[in-house]
Amino acid sequence: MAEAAGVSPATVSRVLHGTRPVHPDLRARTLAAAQRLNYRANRVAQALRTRSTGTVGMVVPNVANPFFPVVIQAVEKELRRHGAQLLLCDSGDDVGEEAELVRSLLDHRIDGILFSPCDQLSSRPALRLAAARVPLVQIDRRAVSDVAYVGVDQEGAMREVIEYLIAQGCQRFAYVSSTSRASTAAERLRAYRHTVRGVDARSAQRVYQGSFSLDWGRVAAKQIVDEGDLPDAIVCANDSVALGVLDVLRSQGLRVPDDVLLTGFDDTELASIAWPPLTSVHQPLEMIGRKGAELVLGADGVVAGRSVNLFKAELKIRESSRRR
Amino acid sequence: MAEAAGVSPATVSRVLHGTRPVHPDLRARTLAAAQRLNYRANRVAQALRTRSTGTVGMVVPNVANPFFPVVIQAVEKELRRHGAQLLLCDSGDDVGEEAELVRSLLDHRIDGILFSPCDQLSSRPALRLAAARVPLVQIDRRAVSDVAYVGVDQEGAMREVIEYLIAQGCQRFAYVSSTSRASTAAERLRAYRHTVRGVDARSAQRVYQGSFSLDWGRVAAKQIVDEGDLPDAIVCANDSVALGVLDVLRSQGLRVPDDVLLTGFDDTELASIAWPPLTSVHQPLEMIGRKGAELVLGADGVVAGRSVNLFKAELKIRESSRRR
DNA sequence: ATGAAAGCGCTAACAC
DNA sequence: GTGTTAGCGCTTTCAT
Repeated sequence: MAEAAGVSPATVSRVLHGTRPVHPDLRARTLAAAQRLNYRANRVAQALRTRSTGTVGMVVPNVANPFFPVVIQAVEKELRRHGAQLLLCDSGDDVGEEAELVRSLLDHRIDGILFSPCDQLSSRPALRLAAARVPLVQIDRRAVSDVAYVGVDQEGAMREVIEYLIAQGCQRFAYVSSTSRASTAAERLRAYRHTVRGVDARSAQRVYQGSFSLDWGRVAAKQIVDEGDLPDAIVCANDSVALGVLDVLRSQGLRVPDDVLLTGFDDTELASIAWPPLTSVHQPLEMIGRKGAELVLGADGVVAGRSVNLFKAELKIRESSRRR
Repeated sequence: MAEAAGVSPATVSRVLHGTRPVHPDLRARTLAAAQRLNYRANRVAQALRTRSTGTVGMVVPNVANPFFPVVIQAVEKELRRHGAQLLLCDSGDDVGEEAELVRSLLDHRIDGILFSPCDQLSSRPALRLAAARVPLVQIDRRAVSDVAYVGVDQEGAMREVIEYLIAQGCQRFAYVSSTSRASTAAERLRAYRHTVRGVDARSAQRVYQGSFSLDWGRVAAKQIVDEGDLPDAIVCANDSVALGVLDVLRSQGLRVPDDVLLTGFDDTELASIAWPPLTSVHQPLEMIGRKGAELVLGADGVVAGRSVNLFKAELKIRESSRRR
């Protein structure tokens, strides 16, 4: 390429990057040659030299969780706006895999990492390792407090759910969640317990923990029904669980919201499609993704470290929790 | 690293890769040093030298379409099994963006591309460009016939849907789809027309094309209802559309399946959650993703070019299409 | 079996 | 302004 244009490789680089002024003639000659040869710089070589690959890694616990694709989409879009590519990894909610993935990403010399740690405790070593080497932003879930984070205020959102239900006249609650050690699960549970305690101490203990799945929702619902002590409202830690619960309630002849109110969390597409439509907590997913990408690239002038970006979640009230 | 072990860099490389026999002593010394220094090879430098980055690009039209996350997950898993990383790109169903993404991936010297072309015609140039440089596998959607493909037999699946509905006694149909120029949309439509023609020529023309969204399903359903000529079955090109249709039918006091049968396509989580549960076409997403990854890596010994891998889709019959 | 040396394709000093 | 040169961190001849 350099010789095709009859100039030095250095000049080619300068022309293509505008790093330094170049004589118009040489410039033109270079550009012409680039055009003619359909020249495209080898980013691998660039990366080796400049120590910047133009790639950002992202580690999420489960790509198939409808929550993440939207965030991923926003991340990828924002990264591309800055000329960066997304290296996506799914940890399968496994701390070991997760650590492995982080190491692999570091080997690839990614310019930064968006990390959604699957365990608020055990994910720490991997998180520390990565944060020590590249800009890192925790997204949705978090494991340490002195590294940038972006997500919604989980506790605030769950508190809002309960307060709304109380305002609807509910006094006795049950909470269906997962045993997941993700920060989000922990925060939602804490808020549930804390808020519910004010109106009924026993409800604060009525917690069913399994997994974030339809099936667990079904199992938990059966258990609740079998106990023969239906609460006024069943609060779920996410939409899948809530829909599993709904399925069983329906097949047991119990009506939502007539016999029991029901709420989910995340406001995935499932929530609006369900019948009756499910009251849920809507998160600004695009905003979360975009902000995460911005932070990790240091694009907004703020260094990623330390900053905490809490967005407001919005309680989306639908039929499943409307007293009639 | 080389000097830390007191050996030549060449030896280090040979030990770490087992490329050639190395004296046990040196081997041990090298390994010890690697351990001690926590040495991890720089993949960028490796890539520059070996011309293989250990990354594979994937271009999909819309990450948020619930169809893709599962495929992506399977792809990523299989890639990792082979030590490769996934560079994920969302074309947003835009041919221009798509071409840009492909160029960018090539710049990054990915080892292969998994490509879901958004337009069976206009996506060709980008596809050709990429296929000329790296192993390429078309996934789910396709644009050319002489490059590897993996997906389900769309026409066969849609034919099965119609034949099943005919067996249920349906004679008059309407088809709700998208104007998308994706191969999948085209193939499903063709199969609809072809199969339906046998029982009612007019139904073959009764096609409503908008977008693959809930909203379009709603709009189309209103149109169908307003025409005051309800068919026996409304066949939808995907689940979202079908659920939009369902929503409107319900609010208009029409009952599924009592007044009209309804089918979707893709069997996303939405289908089983809907009320009534939606009959849909289930695709082996994990298998598609896994096979795509295998092919693009040349992992199964088969070169990617030319081979066509059609999987069988399975008609999932649920309440929305059961005559009672 | 091992080391020296070249070189992957680029950019950044450094000279002119 | 421009070219020459060194070197990013590896792997791979090529000698030995």
